Amino acid sequence: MAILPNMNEVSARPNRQYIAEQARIFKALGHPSRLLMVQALRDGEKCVCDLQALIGADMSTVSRHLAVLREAGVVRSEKRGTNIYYALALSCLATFLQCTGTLIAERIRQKSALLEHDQDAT
Amino acid sequence: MAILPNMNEVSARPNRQYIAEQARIFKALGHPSRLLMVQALRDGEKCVCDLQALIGADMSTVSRHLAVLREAGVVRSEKRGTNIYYALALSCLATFLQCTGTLIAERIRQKSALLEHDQDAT
DNA sequence: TTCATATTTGGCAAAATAGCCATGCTTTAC
DNA sequence: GTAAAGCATGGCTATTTTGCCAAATATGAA
Repeated sequence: MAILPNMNEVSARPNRQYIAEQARIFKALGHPSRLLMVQALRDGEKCVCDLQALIGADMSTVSRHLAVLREAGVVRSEKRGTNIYYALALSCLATFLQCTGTLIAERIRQKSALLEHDQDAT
Repeated sequence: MAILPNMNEVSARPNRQYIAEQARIFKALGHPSRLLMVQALRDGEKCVCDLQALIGADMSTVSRHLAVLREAGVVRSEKRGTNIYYALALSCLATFLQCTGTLIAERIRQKSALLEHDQDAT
C-alpha cells in the first residue's frame, strides 16, 4: 500500500507536499487580476471572454491567469460548445474573502482618516 | 470630508486599492516558508529565532519573509527585550486553512491512489 | 564601555512571474 | 471543404521575487 497522507498528521505537522499545494492556492489568488476574476466568479460561472472584458488584458494573458487558478484547484473549467466556462471550485473561499474584505475596508478607512489628519496638520 | 470606501460598494464592485490589498494578503501567504510560519503561529506567538529554526533558512531570509507577512497585515510583531515576537493578525485565516487543508489532503490522497493504480498497471 | 545576541537592511545574482504578439487547436457556421 | 470565433500555447522581454552574505542597528550583560 502506498504511503497516504494521514489527515491528523497533516493537521499537526504539515508535510512538504501539503504545504506546497496550499501555498499554491494562495499564490494563485495573490494577483489582482486573478483575484478580481475569482471575485466575479462568486456570482456564477463565466466564459473566458467575459473575464477578459472584466480584466481588460490580452486574451492570452487572461488565459494564462486562468490556467494558474485552475492548476491550483481554485477554479474548474468546462467546455460547452465553443466556449469554456470557469467556475469556483473552492467553496470556502467566499467566507474568507468576506472576512478579509471587511478587515481591509476598515484598514483603508483608517488610512484615509490618517491622511486627512496629516493634511489638516500641514 | 475625504472619500471613504463604502462597504456596500466594496462588496459589490471592489475598487483597485481594495483588490490590491486583498491580493497582497494572498500573495504573502503564497510561499511555502511563509505559509509554514503562519501555520506555526496558530499555536501562539514566536520569536524570529523560533521561526528560523522551523524554516531552516538564513536569518535574513526569514526576516524578509516576515516583513512581507507583516506589511500585508497577516501578522503583527512586538518587541520584548532583545527578541521580536510575531503573532497572527488575521483571525479568520485559521478557518480557511482548515478548509483548504481538508481539500488538499483529499486531493493528495486521490493522486496517490492514481499513482498506485498506474504502477499496478505497468 | 565593550561584547554578545537578536533582528533588520543593503546589495547582488539566480530564478520565477507577467504580459504581449504570433501561432496553433478546436468547434461551430457556411 | 473553408472561414470564423474562442482559447490555449510558444517564445520573448521586462519586472519581481528569492536567498544568501555582509553590514548596520538595537538591546541586554559584564
